[in-house]
Amino acid sequence: MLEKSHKHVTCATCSARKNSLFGTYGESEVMDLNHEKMCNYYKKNQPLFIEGSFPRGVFCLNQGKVKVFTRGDEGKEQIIHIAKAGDVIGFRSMFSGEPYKVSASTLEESNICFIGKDDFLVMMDNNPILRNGIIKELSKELGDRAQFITNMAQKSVRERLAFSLLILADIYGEEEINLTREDMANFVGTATETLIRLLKDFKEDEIIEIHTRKLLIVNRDKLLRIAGR
Amino acid sequence: MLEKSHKHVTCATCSARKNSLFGTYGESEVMDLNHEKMCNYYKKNQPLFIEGSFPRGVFCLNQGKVKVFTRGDEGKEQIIHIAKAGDVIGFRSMFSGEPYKVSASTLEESNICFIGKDDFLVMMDNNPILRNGIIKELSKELGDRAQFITNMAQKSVRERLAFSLLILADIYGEEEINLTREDMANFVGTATETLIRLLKDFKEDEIIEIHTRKLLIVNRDKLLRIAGR
DNA sequence: GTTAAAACATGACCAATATCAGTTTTAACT
DNA sequence: AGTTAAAACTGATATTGGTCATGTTTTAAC
Repeated sequence: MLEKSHKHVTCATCSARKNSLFGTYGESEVMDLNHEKMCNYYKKNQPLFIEGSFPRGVFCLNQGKVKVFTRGDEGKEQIIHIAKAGDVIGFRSMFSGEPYKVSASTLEESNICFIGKDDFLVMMDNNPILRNGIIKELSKELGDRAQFITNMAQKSVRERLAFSLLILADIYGEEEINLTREDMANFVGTATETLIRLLKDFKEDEIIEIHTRKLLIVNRDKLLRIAGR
Repeated sequence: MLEKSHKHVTCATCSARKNSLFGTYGESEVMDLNHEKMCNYYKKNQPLFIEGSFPRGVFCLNQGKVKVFTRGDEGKEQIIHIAKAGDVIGFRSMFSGEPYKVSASTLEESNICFIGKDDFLVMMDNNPILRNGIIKELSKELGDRAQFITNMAQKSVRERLAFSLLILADIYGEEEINLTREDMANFVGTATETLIRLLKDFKEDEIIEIHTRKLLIVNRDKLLRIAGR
């Protein structure tokens, strides 16, 4: 269970900060950042922002996981990205001037800080390192999404699942992968039933272990082979 | 036929510049830009850069069209984007520090200018408007690609074709859409044969006119309805 | 602890679309 | 202009993966 008060989260001691956009911050910058941010506890399945609305700031994950997704015509979610501790999300549409093209909500209970739009933009103006970090981040994601598109267009569901599991393993690190079958299907881009059947196959092939909701990869090499490059 | 010499292309008179990243440039900035750029004539199907290599600068399209694509495991192209006059391409991986994740080559004969990496980065450092324009551009594309992914995952080929034709109509403007069936299929994300059959359907439904290679949209509303939101 | 609601799982079926194997048309090159 | 290669097109067939229907297990709420 997470600490429900936000009072204990300070940027100076935030372990997620090290590998975040603010990882290079010096002492005084961290103090400023800490002063500007507001931290909140979110329970599972709480929205951070919703497609179509306008951004008021950015979110910085101290702890927890967040799915970033769009909804297709029939309301089905397509998960574009899963953010973990240290990730900063929601800045894209702040720059493009458009409303959010994606929604975001927590996948588990999380501590998430919020930095107001104006504060964030001022920080960006004054800090070339932050600015370049953001440009780099945007560029990197753009490249990832080109591959995502190609995978969707050309790989089979089985291949995409293998690919997705490898990505999820990175995101979950030491922890077991913990997603509902529906969320996983919406990440892979398939029907829930198909996903379940394929997971069963992978389990029988001793590629993964399934512990009810949680999932462990036991043969990464096989997954790599199935996923293709 | 295009003018084959690059000598006649200068940034000051470049009509494509107005709605490019350099659209807001003042007189002296345009002179600098003109001094730094090198213009070249490309014939059809000439590569600008290739996936896996490292960027040496950016390309600015004076005239022509360029496809930006990745190759899947079996070498099949997936077209991610089609650039037109005024578009600047190839800057993504310059910022991310990674090799190109995509390739680019001309779809028709084109005049394309090149600006070296160092020159471009200096320009960015000195020009907040250019910088913000780039950040905006990266952000906008990131949003577009989220939708692209969702379309791939959830729309039928027929719906995606309708969607793609609307995008192509924007890119080609007054001109007729002029792509090989294979390129169009690689943009929609389907087999060439399937694309051909669907084009035939659309033609019979009087949604498009086909003039051998070239293609004209005659009922935009129907396309909108098929494409979904 | 009980109960209701999600989430998970499985089977049967079928539609969409890929693949393969051609033929015809168009464009490019000498 | 004639030749050749590439592109466009067509038909037959195979198959992936989505949908629907239904049952079971797990989780969450009271």
